[in-house]
Amino acid sequence: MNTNVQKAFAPWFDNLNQEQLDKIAENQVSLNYNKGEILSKQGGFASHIIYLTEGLVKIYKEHNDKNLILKIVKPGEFIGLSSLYSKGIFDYSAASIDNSKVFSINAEMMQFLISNNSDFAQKIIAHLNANTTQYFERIISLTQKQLHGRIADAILHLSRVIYKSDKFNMLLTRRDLAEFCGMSTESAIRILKEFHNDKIVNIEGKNLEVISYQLLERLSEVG
Amino acid sequence: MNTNVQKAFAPWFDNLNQEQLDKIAENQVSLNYNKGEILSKQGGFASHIIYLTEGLVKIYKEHNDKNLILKIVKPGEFIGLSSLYSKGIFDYSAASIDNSKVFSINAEMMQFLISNNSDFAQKIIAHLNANTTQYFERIISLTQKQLHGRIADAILHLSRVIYKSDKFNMLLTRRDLAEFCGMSTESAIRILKEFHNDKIVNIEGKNLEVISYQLLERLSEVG
DNA sequence: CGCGAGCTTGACGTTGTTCAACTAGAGTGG
DNA sequence: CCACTCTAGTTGAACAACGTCAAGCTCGCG
Repeated sequence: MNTNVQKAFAPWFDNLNQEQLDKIAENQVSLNYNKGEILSKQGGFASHIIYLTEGLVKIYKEHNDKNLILKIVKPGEFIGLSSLYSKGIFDYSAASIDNSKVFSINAEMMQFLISNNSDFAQKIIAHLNANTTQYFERIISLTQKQLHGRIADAILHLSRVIYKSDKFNMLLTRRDLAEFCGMSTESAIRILKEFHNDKIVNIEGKNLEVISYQLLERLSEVG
Repeated sequence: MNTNVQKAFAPWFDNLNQEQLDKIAENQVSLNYNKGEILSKQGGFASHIIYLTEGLVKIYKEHNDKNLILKIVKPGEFIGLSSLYSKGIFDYSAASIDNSKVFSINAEMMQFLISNNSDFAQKIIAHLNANTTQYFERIISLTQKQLHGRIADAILHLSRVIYKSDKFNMLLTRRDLAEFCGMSTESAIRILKEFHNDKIVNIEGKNLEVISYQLLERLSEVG
């Protein structure tokens, strides 16, 4: 197993023995995706689990020509874990929103690790549960809040979870942002402009700077 | 371990050895809840995992005086699994919508089983993933469909997944149904009445009979 | 230079919520 | 036994929130 792989997986695989590490090395492929390229398609075979090491990926559901972005995946996270032990079909699509590097691991390999290494299994469960908690928050945001609250949630998430900075290039198009917030592109644009005019954030193209976290949080709360 | 417990858990625990079974018996309590009683409260300590053996339970998020029912749990399912390996706080509430019987199991006990029995761990992962897939469907229903589609989804779910019959007493109040569909009580009532008038379902109080699955599916698809 | 994709804006219509009022049944206490 | 109250269910009308449509704009790329 080469050092890159070892480094990337470190937090996940530091309890594996040599036999297990060797087995991974044999069942893993490293891939690059350009911005805009599709990693996996809703309905396709989920024969592999993807581990993101660089870049940014959106996971989205396609429904009647409209997409909803379920999650934005950053390096260090898996894509397709939720298809493990299921019917083996992806129930969402994944596309790169920045040049990305991934390791693609055989699904059976993951199952092998889970059944042979209980530490690993526990980490996977913890990871799945953290995801679920995140999805619950998103369900609330998307169903109980109005446009302003949803955009505020999205900006807070991008700033705190994804880019970890108050100033960032969000990479997402307005349409992506709209699909992340479950609204029309036009609405997303309008709210973004309002936030800019009200000096809650500073926006220039895709560059975004948060001016007042306090106001964003307030908007997030009142819905 | 008494036979009731053994029978109830059978599909989950059939791979456990005697030591493990004994340990469960020591760390498990059987409880009854009346219709309307609360099993666990959002924000409370998630020290126990609940296994439902009889009745029906709603899992819901409270947000600014409004509730959203995330899931309706039927016998044979766990409540609170998603709090395992997390910060130990329930991120949702659970309330009985019919007289219910449960086994309450220590969370550490579950972790013990997961780390000592890989079959069990794999079943848990499979269960969590099945849940996640279900949540994705719900996110789409709640965010991409209009009122009619959402009510249609709810009725189809109740009929096929929960009660497994075309004729059932849904137990849910109109308000519950509305909270399950993320809409106002008034809207739920109006759509229900429309469906009744259009002979898609037959409704008398809480008794519901599906007349045309075809129409319901059509409504579900067009949104 | 022209073309398409992303972005922006305003006008308009629809969907769904809110509010207010009214009904019926179930429980409670005088 | 009869007010009284509480909750669930129901209905209509007014209103607000959002999506849709149409038009125009800019910028990068072939």
